[in-house]
Amino acid sequence: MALTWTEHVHAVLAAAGLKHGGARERVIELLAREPCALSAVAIEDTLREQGTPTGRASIYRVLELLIEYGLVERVAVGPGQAMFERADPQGEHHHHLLCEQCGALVAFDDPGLERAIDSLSQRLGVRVEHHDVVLRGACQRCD
Amino acid sequence: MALTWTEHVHAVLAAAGLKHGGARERVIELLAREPCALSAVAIEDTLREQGTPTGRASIYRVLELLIEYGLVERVAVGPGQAMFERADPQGEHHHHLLCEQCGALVAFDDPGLERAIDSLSQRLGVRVEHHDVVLRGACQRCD
DNA sequence: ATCTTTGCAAAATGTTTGCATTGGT
DNA sequence: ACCAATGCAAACATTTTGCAAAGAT
Repeated sequence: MALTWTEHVHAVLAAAGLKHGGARERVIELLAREPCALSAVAIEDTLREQGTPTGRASIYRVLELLIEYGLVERVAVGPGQAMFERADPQGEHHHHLLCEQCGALVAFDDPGLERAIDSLSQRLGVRVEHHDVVLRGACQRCD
Repeated sequence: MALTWTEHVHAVLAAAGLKHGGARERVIELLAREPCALSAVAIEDTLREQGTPTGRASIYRVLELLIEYGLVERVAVGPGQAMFERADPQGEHHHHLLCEQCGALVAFDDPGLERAIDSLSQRLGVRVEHHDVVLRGACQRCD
């Protein structure tokens, strides 16, 4: 991978002719250094704690924009709590195990799972753009 | 399958020493005849239209109770929109394709996918209780 | 009679929108 | 100068909770 995610994001947004201000930059930077999914509230809190408080609405708008351009993925882990993480430019992605005891979100990837979904989409005759796999159970520490 | 889902639900709740009133019965009946996932609002609307209006809070409480006993599954289709469907007593389950164009929720099952998740959970050394797979894309009609 | 279930209303939570101001180019 | 981006506050949608009344056993 020649480009980092951050560079890729900047390239895409610049190509779209968008200007870029502080809030957007802060959210992008935060997502860039975060390995796994974050909730919007967590993003807001982190930005405030790091001394750059940012409006909630701006955060949601930035996330929506990034999702629209395929730069961020939304992970639905439950009712009323969406989480967000950067999408790899190469299309690689991981999935999540939500530990029902400690609440930890553990990321993993699995080629077998991807293959299963690929052949499944062919069998069904549908075009699958995205897929979310959320496992719920006990993580290694809690089990 | 010797027992219908409805009978199974009644057996489990009776074994738990719970009484059962009208609202609960209505929600159970509705889920029993519904093949796929429904939102809480859809449940409320359907009950009202069929002449048995039922409090929103009761609907949520019934759903929460049924989930707790493993009788119903929650499908997270987005932020702030959960859908609910009955869980098969045998542990069989299906997953969903959410069509991004027409909004249809298409159910499917796939042994290959189940196998992939099984071997994955072994590889990771975690205990997986439930899993949600939500595909997003275009359904056959919209593609 | 007791204890659960129900329904209403209110609150909590998470997300979106309107609008005036700021800021990038 | 123009138009996008931001922040605030308010609107909005969904889900949860408190409490009194009704219902089940």
